[in-house]
Amino acid sequence: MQKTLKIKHLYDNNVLNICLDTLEKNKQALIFVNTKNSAEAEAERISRKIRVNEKDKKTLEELSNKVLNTLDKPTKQCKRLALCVKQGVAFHHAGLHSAQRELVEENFRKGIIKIICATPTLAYGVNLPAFRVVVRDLKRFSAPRGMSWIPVLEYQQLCGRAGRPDFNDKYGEAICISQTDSEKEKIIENYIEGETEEILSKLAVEPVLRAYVLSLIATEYVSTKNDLMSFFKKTFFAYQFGEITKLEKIINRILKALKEWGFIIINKNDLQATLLGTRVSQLYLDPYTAHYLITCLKRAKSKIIKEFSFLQMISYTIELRPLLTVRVKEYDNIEEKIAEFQSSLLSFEPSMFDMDYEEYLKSIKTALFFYDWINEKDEELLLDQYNIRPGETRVKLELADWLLYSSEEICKLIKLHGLLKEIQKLRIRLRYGAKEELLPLLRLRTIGRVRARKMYNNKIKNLEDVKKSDITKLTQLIGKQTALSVKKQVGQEYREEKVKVKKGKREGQTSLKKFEKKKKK
DNA sequence: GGACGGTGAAACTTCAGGTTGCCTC
DNA sequence: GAAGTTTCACCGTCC
Repeated sequence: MQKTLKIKHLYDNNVLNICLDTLEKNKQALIFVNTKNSAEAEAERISRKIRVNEKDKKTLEELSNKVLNTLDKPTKQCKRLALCVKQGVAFHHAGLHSAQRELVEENFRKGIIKIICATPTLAYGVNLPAFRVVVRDLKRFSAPRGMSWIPVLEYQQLCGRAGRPDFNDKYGEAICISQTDSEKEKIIENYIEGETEEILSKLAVEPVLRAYVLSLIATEYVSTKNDLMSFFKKTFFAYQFGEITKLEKIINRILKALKEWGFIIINKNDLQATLLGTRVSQLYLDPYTAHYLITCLKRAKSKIIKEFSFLQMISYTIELRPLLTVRVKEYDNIEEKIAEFQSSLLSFEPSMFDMDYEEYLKSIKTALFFYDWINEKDEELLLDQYNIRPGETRVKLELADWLLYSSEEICKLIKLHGLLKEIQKLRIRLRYGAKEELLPLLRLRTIGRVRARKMYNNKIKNLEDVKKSDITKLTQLIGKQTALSVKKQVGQEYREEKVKVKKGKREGQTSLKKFEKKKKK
């Protein structure tokens, strides 16, 4: 149902006007925008114009401090979010640290945070309704075509967040922002009165189809080519695809590749997965990626293996895309790095004129990011140098771990046991973001990169040192409970009451004041 | 005269999200 | 294609 609302035109920014109107009504709003940067910038703009009422001030200030200090050292992003939260506004996207994301969601539900500017994450992952939903951007950048309209289905998903029945909202309001009159007409026609588009089968993407074919064979769900074809004929994909002969051609091409890569054996009409093929399928790897990893790992013999070898190897897979982008300024630096690591790189360098060269440079940069992470560079530096936010770091690290685990499993099957130790070490270092020297300490429960580093710098470098160390000193470094637990793990039990706690200086938390100066009027 | 800060226009960058594996306790 | 960020010249203020 369309409706006319009267909203005071206080500023040139309509989103801001709507927000102020919403607050006047004592309600909450979600603003959907198309990029992470926009979410942050819009939240900042709104927060500058909001007056917080006295009774919320203290709560918001406390919350703001919590947000600021979720990481060891606040990044630019933390500071930005903290400043917004102080005014009851927040931004929300996948780059946020999970703890901060939870804080934002929880406090919006409680009604403490009034406005959230978000990317579509919020509409999909979590159930966080609001009285008003403002869809600021209905266009989004997509690779080859530039800006294009988002699907109607997505628009409905966004607007579906409007209205909180549990808060006795009898209705919700969803508002789209248009720049021009013609855009307004288009929005009404396409989205408000338009129909949702057809749902497309995901099988249509070749890597998915490839993985699917292998898994059907590996699980012995099909054992002949005829089985395979009759299976696909029954799928939604085939129904959409229409022509069966064309589909058959694609599947034949996939079978041929799988055979060449040693993942299946084709005997006349019979299909059977090899041991390697079965494992690849279990690991959920795209067979193409698996083949690429095998080729790289086999080359390892003739190379000088370093951490960077494996990091670059996994960075050049489809699974890790999108990779970090290389700026014009960085070209020289990245090419220097290629030269520096030349004798260690496991993947083939494409020619400079190859379409893939750009992607190759990106893989080097992504590998450098991982490399900095395992050398204990903090989130702030990663954000500055690689433009990668804490939340995104986590996603990339998880993917990297999965690919390295898969490489490990492949090494076992193709008898490259010599590489296992290096990969396993690397996985631990990636998980913690720590240098090799901390590995012995990281084996202890409740010890991560921060505590391990503290201990190491105080000459407690391995389990033997932990045994020898004085419990009082250890307590001062990592706290009483942790110290006791660590001692217990190396076989020394202490009675809790016997441990003295010296009152040392607690490391101060960062305050917002310093950053507030920067805040514009 | 120089350090500093604010301002605004031009130049330059960048562009949503997230599922899979297996546990060492 | 467009929003956001960075950069840089310019100007005023203060010491």
